[in-house]
Amino acid sequence: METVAENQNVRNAKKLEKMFGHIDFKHPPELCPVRDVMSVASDQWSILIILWLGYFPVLRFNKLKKYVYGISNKVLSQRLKVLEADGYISRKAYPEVPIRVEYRLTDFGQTYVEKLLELTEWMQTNSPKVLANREKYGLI
Amino acid sequence: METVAENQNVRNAKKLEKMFGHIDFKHPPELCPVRDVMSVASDQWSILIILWLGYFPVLRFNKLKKYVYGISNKVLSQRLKVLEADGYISRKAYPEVPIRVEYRLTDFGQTYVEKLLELTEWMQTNSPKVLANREKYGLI
DNA sequence: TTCATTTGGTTACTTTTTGTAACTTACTCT
DNA sequence: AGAGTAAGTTACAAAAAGTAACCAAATGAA
Repeated sequence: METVAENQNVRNAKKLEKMFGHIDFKHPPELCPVRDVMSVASDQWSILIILWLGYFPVLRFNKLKKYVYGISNKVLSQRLKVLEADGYISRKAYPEVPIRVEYRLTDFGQTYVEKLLELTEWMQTNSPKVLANREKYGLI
Repeated sequence: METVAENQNVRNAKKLEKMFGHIDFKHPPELCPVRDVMSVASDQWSILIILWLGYFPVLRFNKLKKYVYGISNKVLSQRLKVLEADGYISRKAYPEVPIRVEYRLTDFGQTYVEKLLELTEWMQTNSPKVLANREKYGLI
């Protein structure tokens, strides 16, 4: 791959290499764990599920469905499975009738929700700019 | 909506309210700018496009396509449009033949790429854990 | 002159992913 | 006997994404 130094001035290139050089989003997905892992963790439904489980330490399926407004049973169930497989959340089923299932963040999930919260705060702060821009763009 | 204090012990609830209370991911999408804006900005292709434009300050369509490995013309073109509409990137076309088009981050996009870089570093650090977990889960 | 090449897309068509809504299981309560 | 309940699953429809061919308009080569 061509380096940034070939396209930009050298001073800037050094800074960019320091910021980006060690991060591995630069490979095809099958060779790139970052892309692979991120595509699950930054999915829009995954984000909401994890945020809600950060807010309410324990949630059952139907509560999650209520809070993650708009999600379908099917997708919620799918996402919960992959989030569990990836280690963000845990699932505990109690063999009562009707069955009771509790979802919560793992310790690992807790570290992720902190990152997500930062991202979400950024979105909260900046969404007015984005909406204003979108509006303006629509008129052009 | 029910508050966290009704479900959890009060000490923890205060902390959670402080962290989450002011953030607005709790509404249906049509009422929730955060969900709306985030669904564009945290899309897997959007993330890669923005990261690459953080790394190479100027990129043309076909370079982007090469670097954002696996993206199709169609989706690249769509994403560039919405990212431009939302104010993250700018598009400048030079009426040469064949046409030359330059994409770069806006100042606003620059502030976002910094957030994304943090997220990406987290993914880089933690992807081994996720992959290991996934492996283990597969056996169960 | 005719033909291939170039960039930044678009278009038509196929495949995959999502959304919708009805259904299931197994036990309890009326 | 029939209704209700929690946590899903299933079949079918709709939307999104992937694929690959195509386009314009000029340049350079044959």
